[in-house]
Amino acid sequence: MTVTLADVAARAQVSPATVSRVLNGNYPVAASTRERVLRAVDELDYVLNGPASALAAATSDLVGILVHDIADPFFGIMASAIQAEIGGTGGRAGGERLAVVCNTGGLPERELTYLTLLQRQRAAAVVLTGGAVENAPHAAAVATKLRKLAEAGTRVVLCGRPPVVDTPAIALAFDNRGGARQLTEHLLGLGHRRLGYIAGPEERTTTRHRLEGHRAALAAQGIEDDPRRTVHGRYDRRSGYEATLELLRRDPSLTAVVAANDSVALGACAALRESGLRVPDDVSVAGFDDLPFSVDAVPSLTTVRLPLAEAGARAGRIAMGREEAPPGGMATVRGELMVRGSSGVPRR
Amino acid sequence: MTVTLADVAARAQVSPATVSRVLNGNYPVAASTRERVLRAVDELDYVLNGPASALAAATSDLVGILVHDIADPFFGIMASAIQAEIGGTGGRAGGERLAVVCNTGGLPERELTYLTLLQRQRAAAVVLTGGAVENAPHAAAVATKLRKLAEAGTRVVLCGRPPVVDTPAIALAFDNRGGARQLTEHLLGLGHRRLGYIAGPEERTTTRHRLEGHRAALAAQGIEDDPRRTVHGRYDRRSGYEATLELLRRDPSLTAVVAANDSVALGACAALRESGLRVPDDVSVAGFDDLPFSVDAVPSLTTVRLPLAEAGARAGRIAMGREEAPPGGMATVRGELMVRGSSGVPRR
DNA sequence: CTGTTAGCGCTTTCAG
DNA sequence: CTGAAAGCGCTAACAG
Repeated sequence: MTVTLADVAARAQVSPATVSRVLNGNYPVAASTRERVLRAVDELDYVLNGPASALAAATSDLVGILVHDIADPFFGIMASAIQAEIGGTGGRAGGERLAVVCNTGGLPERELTYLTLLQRQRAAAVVLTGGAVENAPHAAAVATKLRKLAEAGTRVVLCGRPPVVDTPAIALAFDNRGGARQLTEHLLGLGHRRLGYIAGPEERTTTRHRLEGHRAALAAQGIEDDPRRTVHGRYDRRSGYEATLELLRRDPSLTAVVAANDSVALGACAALRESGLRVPDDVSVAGFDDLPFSVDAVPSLTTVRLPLAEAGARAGRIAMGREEAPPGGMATVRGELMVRGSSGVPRR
Repeated sequence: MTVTLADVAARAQVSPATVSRVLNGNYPVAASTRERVLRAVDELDYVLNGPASALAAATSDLVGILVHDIADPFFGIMASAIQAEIGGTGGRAGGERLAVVCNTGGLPERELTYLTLLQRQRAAAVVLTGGAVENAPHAAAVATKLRKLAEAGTRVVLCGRPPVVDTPAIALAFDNRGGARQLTEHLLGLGHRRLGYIAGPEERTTTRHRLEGHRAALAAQGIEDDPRRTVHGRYDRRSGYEATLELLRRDPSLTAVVAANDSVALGACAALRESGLRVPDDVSVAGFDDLPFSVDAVPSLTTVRLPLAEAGARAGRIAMGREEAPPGGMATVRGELMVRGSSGVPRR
């Protein structure tokens, strides 16, 4: 019924082994033979059987990409960049490798489940994007899983995620702490002294690092860290909206709001506007990530640009073994402060 | 070296077949036996070999999702919804199915390549999202490919894409024409008579349908369709920015700009603003899709909301055979006009 | 409810 | 440079 490699071999009058060799192009084959085989493939409209091939070769053309939420451009941009690099030449059987995108929702169990599923598929590589959940048992479970994947020959790369100790995983970590610190320093430099901070979910490395950077900047100025000026939420607009209302309730004299990311910052802007406050005249707002829409906000958002596409591309190349891993198995990717319209000197 | 199903069988003192049965849960097995097997799986830390399983069963747990650009929330939202539906219960070997997201960049060749790759993987289903390229040879090639996939047992679903004739593909098409017409009617109702239109790339169904809807509304009002009022571009912000400048150059007296989608509309707003024109006081702007950021723009965008997540979820369910296909193998998904701040009565 | 028996379609030594 | 042969690890009849 379905055409197999043996059919192609018969038609081209060669052995199955030879067909396999021309298809994989990883072995010398006479040009004339190759041509004959290729013609047979064409005439028969043959399509290689991926699972069979993966079984025999003990590795597949699949690359797993774990993201918290693919609908969020933060992850979409990285996924897109990774995907662009893993395709193309190289790889077995005709080049292209397929990206398996897994939405974990940031949930530990789902992360582990997907990792197991990818292990089951004998994925050629796995790239984990975004911050990690900070929870000892889970972190240990992930580390164990990554180790097993690596043992089975799967390359493991972390993109925008801190290194995992005792693991062969290559890490490209974002300098969230440094970026956040710079951002808050910018606001302090403008003269702000009463700043609210909308943090991401607790128990997440990204959340913690950004918050630490913010506090470090405050501390350097000798500003006391009032816990009432920090609110935790999710990494979305809605959360920013609600958190801002709460911060305003706690202290109506705030002159700046620093958000966990750009989406949150947009929510903050909306809440301020609806509270009758102007941005930045009454209250300055700052985001993080510099997603594409941030420059279009009115006023445009002051934020920290993270080179998501570049980092993703690099992660993809490393995952494919097309770029050397950084020394020590880890590299820090810095952000860049983007000063724009949403931040200004405090009123009075 | 690696643990196989046979090892588990030996340890649990049952046959390999029995182990397979408890793992797939698709066959009656005595509770005590199942427990013994599960314990062995656990003790041995066994992970099923996906390729081997797919080879033997002649079907895999992979579901392909073709998108133009995963970094674009329009596709990210659909992909996310599809993915949420294909996971979970059902499926062979423990439930979860994996989403293989393929970025086609809207390029015909890549679309075909990915379809072949998915065919190679014996994907359980394939969902094609977004508009199709209108090009006879390519359309025919895609139709042929879809037919072959279906013959091989792969379920094919189109989400936000018009039906493909002579194909078993189930289609969930967006009513782009109707939505665009409503949108332009809204503007005409406000009194606008000189409207510019920024269309998407040529040779795309989405582009054509939206443009047709726009023109139908114009025609119904007896407004002549001046070709100089239409500019083609890409579906991104940059394109909207440039196209708006061009439209303004051609006719500085425009009172409204209708954009191919929200991103383009945002670019249009930026161009107008920089040209010293206020939105909507001087020029009204309208988008399409109602992506999450659109409500946050200032002014918020008048647009047509497409139920992307709902459509994606439905497509995912149909792809999994968990929801009946619509009668005739196709359904039209309507958009909803969202009148917001970016549209108003024309000046004077 | 469980075991036996064939493969699924390909890759890869090992010879030649 | 090419062929022969031995599996890769699992599933699915078919018996029992």
